[in-house]
Amino acid sequence: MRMAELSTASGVPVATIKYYRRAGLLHEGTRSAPNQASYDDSHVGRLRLIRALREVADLPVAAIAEVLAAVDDPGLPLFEAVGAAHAALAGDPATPDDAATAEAEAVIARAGWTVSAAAPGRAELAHALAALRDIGHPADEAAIDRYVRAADTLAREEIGATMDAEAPRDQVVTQVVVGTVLYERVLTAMRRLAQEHHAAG
Amino acid sequence: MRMAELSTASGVPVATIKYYRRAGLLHEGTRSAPNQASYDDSHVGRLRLIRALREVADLPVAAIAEVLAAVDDPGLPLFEAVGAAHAALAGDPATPDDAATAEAEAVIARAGWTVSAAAPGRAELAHALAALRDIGHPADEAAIDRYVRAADTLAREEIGATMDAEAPRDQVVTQVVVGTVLYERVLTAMRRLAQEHHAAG
DNA sequence: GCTATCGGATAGCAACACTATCTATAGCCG
DNA sequence: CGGCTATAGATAGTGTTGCTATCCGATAGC
Repeated sequence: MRMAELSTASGVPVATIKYYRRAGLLHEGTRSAPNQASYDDSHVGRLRLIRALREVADLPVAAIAEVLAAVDDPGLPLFEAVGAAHAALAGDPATPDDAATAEAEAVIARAGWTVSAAAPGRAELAHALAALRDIGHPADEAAIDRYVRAADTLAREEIGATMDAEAPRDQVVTQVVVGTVLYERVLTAMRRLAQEHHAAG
Repeated sequence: MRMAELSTASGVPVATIKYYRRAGLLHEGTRSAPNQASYDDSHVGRLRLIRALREVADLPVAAIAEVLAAVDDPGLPLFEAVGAAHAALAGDPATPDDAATAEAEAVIARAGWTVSAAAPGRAELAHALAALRDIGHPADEAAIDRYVRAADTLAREEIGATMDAEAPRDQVVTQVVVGTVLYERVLTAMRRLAQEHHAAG
C-alpha cells in the first residue's frame, strides 16, 4: 500500500500522516528505497486508533504518543500500560494543596481502595474536590458516597469482564487501554442523557 | 475593592481578569469614574468559578461564557440551564454517521431514557460507539448494559439529591450546572482509582 | 524519457489563552 | 499642588498545539 492509498483507506490526509509519523505515533512502512515505503493494514488500524484518541478522547498528540508507546512495549505489564494511559489522560500534573490531598486520601480510605501513591487519579480527585470547596459548594458525604459506589461497582465489573476474556496480550492491552479512554466518554455521555431523562421525568 | 486587591484575592493576574471581562465571563465593577471601578465578593467568587471550569473541567473560555450566561439568566428554566452546560461541555458538534446514530438510538431506547432530539449527549455517545467500532473493539451488549446501569443509577441519585435541596434559584442553578461539570471529573478520577484497586486486588 | 508520486525537511497558519504595552486619567501622599 | 502609582480600555505580542502547504531530489511506472 502506498502513501496515497493509506491516506484514502484511513481518511487521514497525507500531510497529517507524515506529521503523526514524525511525532512517533505511527511506525515506519517497509522501505524499498530511500524515498519509498509501503504500508499495510497495521498502519490503517493504527491511524484509526489515533483518530479515535484525538477526536473522541481529545487527547493531545504527545499524550497519544505515550499511550501508544506503552501499548507497543511487549515487556510492560498490563497494569503498567493502564497506568500509562491514566497518566496520559490526566494531563498536566497540577499539584493540589495539602488540604485537598488530605481530603482525597480520606475519600480513598473511606472507599476502601488500595492505590499506589503515584496514581494520577489521586491528584485529579484532589483537584476536583478542591475546586468544589473553593466555589462554595463542597462535596458532602452523601455525594461522595454516591460517586464512590458508582465508580466501585463499574470498575469491578469492567475488570471482571476483562479478566474473563482470553486473548493474546496485544489484544488485551489495546482493549484495556483504549477501553479506559473511550468508555469514559461513553459513560459521561450516558450520564448526561440519564440526567436529562430523570430531570424531566 | 480595587483591581489589585481583586487580583490578589482571587489569585488571577490583572491582565487575565481584564481578558475575562472582555470575553464576557466577568461582570463590570461599580464605576466611580471613566477609569475607575470597584469590585466585591461577587467578582472574587466568579473568578474562582471561572478558574474551576478552566482548570478542572478544562472548558474553553468561549464555553465558559455560554455556561455562565445560562446561569445568570434569571428567566431560564433550570433544565435549560443544564442543557446549556451539557452543550458547552460537548464542544464542537461533530456529526456522526447514520449507523452510529442508529446505534446510539438503540442504546437510549434500551435504557428506557426519554431525551430531546437536540441533546448533545446523543451525538457524543454515537461518536464514542463509532470509534470503538472503527478500531475493531465494538461495544457488546454486556458492556453497554454496564454503563447504562451505572449512568442511570447515578443520575437518578443526583437528580433526587438536587430536588431535595431547598434553596434560591441562583444557588440551585449554580450547583446543578457546576456540579454537572465538576462532578464528572470526580467520577472519572474515582473510576480510575477503583480500576487500579480492582485490577491489583 | 516523462510525469506523477514519494519521503523528508521546513515553513506557514489558525485557534487559543493569555500577557505585555500604551495612553490618558484618577487616587493618594506629603 | 506636585509627583508617583494605579487604573480602564485598547491593541499588539507570545507560546503552544495541531495541522497544512511548499520544496527538494529521488523513484515508479508507463
